[in-house]
Amino acid sequence: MNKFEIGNEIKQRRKFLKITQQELSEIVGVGLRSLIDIESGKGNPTIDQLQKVLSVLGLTFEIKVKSNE
Amino acid sequence: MNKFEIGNEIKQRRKFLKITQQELSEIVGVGLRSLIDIESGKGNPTIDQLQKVLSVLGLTFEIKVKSNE
DNA sequence: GGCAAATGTGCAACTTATTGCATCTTATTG
DNA sequence: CAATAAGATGCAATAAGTTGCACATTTGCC
Repeated sequence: MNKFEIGNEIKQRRKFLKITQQELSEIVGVGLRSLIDIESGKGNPTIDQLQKVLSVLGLTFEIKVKSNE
Repeated sequence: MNKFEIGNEIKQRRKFLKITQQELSEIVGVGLRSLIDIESGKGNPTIDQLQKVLSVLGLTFEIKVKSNE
């Protein structure tokens, strides 16, 4: 799962919850600019940033042993 | 899954592969200091940093909808 | 089409992560 | 116990992420 896929997951989830980037950025406490970069896969956020966004969206991430894709 | 748990997963996997932090840092191309911080949960690495480490260790991460824990 | 909201971009200031080095504390092994 | 390797910490310089602002582009709705 790369940064673009991560961004897409977040964008999909946000749209599912019917909130705008601006609203989400305010709720999460992350700058709008950063959120935009995260969703579009252009940024390289820290884990804290990512976790805050995922948490508010009701998402979480897990580490797994890579199986034959 | 928080930063400490992430660090532990990485440390466990590294030990399973029987390599030292220094060896892993050289293989991954990440500074030893950063790797130490990641494993101990003290750092706040970027996704790129984390991805590089996970990739070399044969690990991957997925985003999921949070279910009732 | 036209308007308004939402999303994306360039830039600069500010904050924070990354890295290497020296040093210290813990294992580990003979 | 002694010696060596592995792991951890403080610090300073460098590299990179974060943010807000102004402005451009796209999207959605009437």
